[in-house]
Amino acid sequence: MVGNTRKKTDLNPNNSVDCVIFGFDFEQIKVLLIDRGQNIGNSKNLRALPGNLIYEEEDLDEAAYRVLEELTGIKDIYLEQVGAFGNPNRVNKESDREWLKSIRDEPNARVITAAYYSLVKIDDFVPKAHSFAKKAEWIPLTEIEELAFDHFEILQVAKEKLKQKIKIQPIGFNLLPEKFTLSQLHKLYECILEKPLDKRNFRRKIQKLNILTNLKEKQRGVPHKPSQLYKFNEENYQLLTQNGYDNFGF
Amino acid sequence: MVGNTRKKTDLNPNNSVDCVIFGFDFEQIKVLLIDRGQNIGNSKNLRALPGNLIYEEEDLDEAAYRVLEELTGIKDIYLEQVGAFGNPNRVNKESDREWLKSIRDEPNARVITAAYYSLVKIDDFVPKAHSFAKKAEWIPLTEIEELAFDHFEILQVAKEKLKQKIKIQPIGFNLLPEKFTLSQLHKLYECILEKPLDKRNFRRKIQKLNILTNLKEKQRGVPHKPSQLYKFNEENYQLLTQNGYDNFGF
DNA sequence: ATGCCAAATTGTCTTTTAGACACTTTCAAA
DNA sequence: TTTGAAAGTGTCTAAAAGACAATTTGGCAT
Repeated sequence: MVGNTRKKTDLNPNNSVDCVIFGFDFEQIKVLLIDRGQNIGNSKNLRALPGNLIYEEEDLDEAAYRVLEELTGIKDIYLEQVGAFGNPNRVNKESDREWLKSIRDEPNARVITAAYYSLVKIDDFVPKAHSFAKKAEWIPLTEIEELAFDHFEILQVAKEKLKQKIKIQPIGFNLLPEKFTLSQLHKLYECILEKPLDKRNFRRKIQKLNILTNLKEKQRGVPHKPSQLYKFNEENYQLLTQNGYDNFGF
Repeated sequence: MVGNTRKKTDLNPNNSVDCVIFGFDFEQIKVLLIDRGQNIGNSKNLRALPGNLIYEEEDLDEAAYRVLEELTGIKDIYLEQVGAFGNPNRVNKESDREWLKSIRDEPNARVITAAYYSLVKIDDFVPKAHSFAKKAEWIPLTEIEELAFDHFEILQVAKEKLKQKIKIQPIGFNLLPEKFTLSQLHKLYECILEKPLDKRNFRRKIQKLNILTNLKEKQRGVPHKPSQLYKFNEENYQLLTQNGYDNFGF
């Protein structure tokens, strides 16, 4: 072995994982970002996706779960790979270089990252600061305009992948609580697909799929007609898809 | 910089690209594989995807184009990323370890690979041996059962991505010559989607899309009714999709 | 008790698309 | 001229998508 003296339990200074964590507050899609708490010089304090180096002996998926838990406390969530990002210039902002100097042993190493996106029930997770993430916050997707490194680009790709994925698999339920209303589901699809959907047509289609269980239970305490509550019916979903059905799009 | 003395023009021993190159011979889908020409001990001589380490200062997409050209002579082709593959056990076959010893400076380094798939016009490319690829051959997709490293897994994912992609973008034309017949296009869709498609329904839909130009020219020398030749109409495709149309599925 | 507000809920008609299905045409070669 | 082999073509039915508006129900304010 030439020039590489890493042990299996060492960090791999050249490879990281970064996660786009999507949440939904019944109004809009939000993304969990970390605040690096920089107050150095006049470089911007850009937010970043949670992410970190992987270990020398660690599968990428494992690393994604681990890093997420370390940085945000989130575990047992839906994760999907977005892809590999390795532009050699992905670290070209002054603020990024400064920050790496403060947290990495080899701040100048060229890093290739495997990006993931995940869908979480926003209420299951109250952002807490962990490790080098001084703060973790839910930021509305529509308000994000600039991020550290190439994270904004990763976010765009993740968003697009989510949009495509939801057309062939009903993964949106991962963003909703156990019990939800049809209006909430409707709004969720509108937010992800970024276009308005006719209420009646949406309801007709989703009900026809037969993947929702009506809980015979109503919303309480709302100042208007209370809505029926539903839950996702995993068994019926399996039945539906075992013959190749994959049209969940709108 | 600690523990990393690589220059910018060095190879990055920890990151590679691998390419699944699909071709179509009007009968079936084929994949371009390289033969490592191993005759060592009794380890199997498994074929591999073309791939190699990337340079320290090189974008992943660039690296994919470069490696492909170096190993196979192919350039200017359609490339799409499949994802990052980094199972620490991806090199666990004896034959793979032996081979790496013969071509790499750091044969034991843990390597994470960015996989790509590409679509090429099979006749534009006559396989030649380049570099460490002793032979390069087109192998029918259906006959591939085992590959070096984790390349079989990569192939499966690539195949699935292609299947999904062709439903929302007519990338299949990259697999056909400039001039082609509707029957050839029909067969291509059947091969990629792995299911039979009704001839009349297929023709009706593809013609309605209006992305084919009838060349007013017929096949010659075939022992049966000669077919009309068509070419892909890029301009009409742009017009069609600029309003968000993405239903190219069957 | 009454009225009001806000969101939930529901159905029909039209257009488009998907799916099933079989015979005729055209060329080359025997 | 016959034959083989693939090209080419149309109709009917069923399902899905898309457009569209009135009624219901609870909480809350008066």
